[in-house]
Amino acid sequence: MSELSISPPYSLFRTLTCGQAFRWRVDGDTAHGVFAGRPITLRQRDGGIEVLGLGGSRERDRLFSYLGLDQPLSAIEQTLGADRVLRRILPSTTGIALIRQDPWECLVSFVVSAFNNIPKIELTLDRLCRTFGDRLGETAWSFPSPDRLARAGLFELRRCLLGYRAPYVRALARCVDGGRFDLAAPAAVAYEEARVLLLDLPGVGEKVADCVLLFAYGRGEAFPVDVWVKRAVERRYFRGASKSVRDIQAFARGRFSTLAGYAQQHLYSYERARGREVRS
DNA sequence: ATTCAGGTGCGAG
DNA sequence: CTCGCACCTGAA
Repeated sequence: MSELSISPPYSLFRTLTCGQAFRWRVDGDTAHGVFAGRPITLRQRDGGIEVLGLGGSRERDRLFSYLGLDQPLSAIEQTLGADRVLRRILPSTTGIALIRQDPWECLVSFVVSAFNNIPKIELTLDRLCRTFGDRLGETAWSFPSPDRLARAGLFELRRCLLGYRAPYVRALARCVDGGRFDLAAPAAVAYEEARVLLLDLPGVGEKVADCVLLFAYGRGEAFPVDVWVKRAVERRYFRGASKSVRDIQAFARGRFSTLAGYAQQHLYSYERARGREVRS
């Protein structure tokens, strides 16, 4: 067992349950998942995060980065608090870090997320891993490689509840596997250019591209606009007036600059939590 | 039974 | 370029 040191206001629970990644099973302060090819368990304690099941210090460092523990959250939230809307929201969303996940898994995850709901996205990704990934433990599988999904049959893919997205996922895998798309390329260029590269992929539109840029490539300027964020921005910044996705992105980048991604996470989390309350 | 989900790709105007 | 529409499928 090893321990990663953290500083306030970091929250493992909020970071892993705010919809950036879909394969962690979180229960209170404990999370089970797969990292670096191993099933691991994380538990947030007073001054740190206990890690069970991880290999050496190299993997430890990678996990530190993956979980966003290198981000100065306190300072970031203090800056965001200058915004009157976020200042009111932050008390109930504080502690969310942006995770730095594997681009391939992130890409597939958000292509699957299109016009879908979160429980089914999780179910689909789990089935994809069980069907095409390598077994790593009793109930743990690796995320399937581009090569493996490139060779998958559409029938098998559909059995993972991919529905009409099955051809997109396979085409995406073939782009990566065949070398037509280099997963390292977006990391080497500016945000706008990286976005254009991603938009060329099948099943990847503006929203998915921004999610991948934010959650895998660490581009804080990205501001993914989904129905929840659109609703939140319209309601809280434009008195309920309807705005185009373009306008909302322009507004967010102008207002939050390289912290737009954090702003998005807080707005998204708050709006969803509020939406669930209203329904019940 | 109907409706709703973290949008995207498509054809039309 | 913007706009409207269809879309797998399970869960409420």
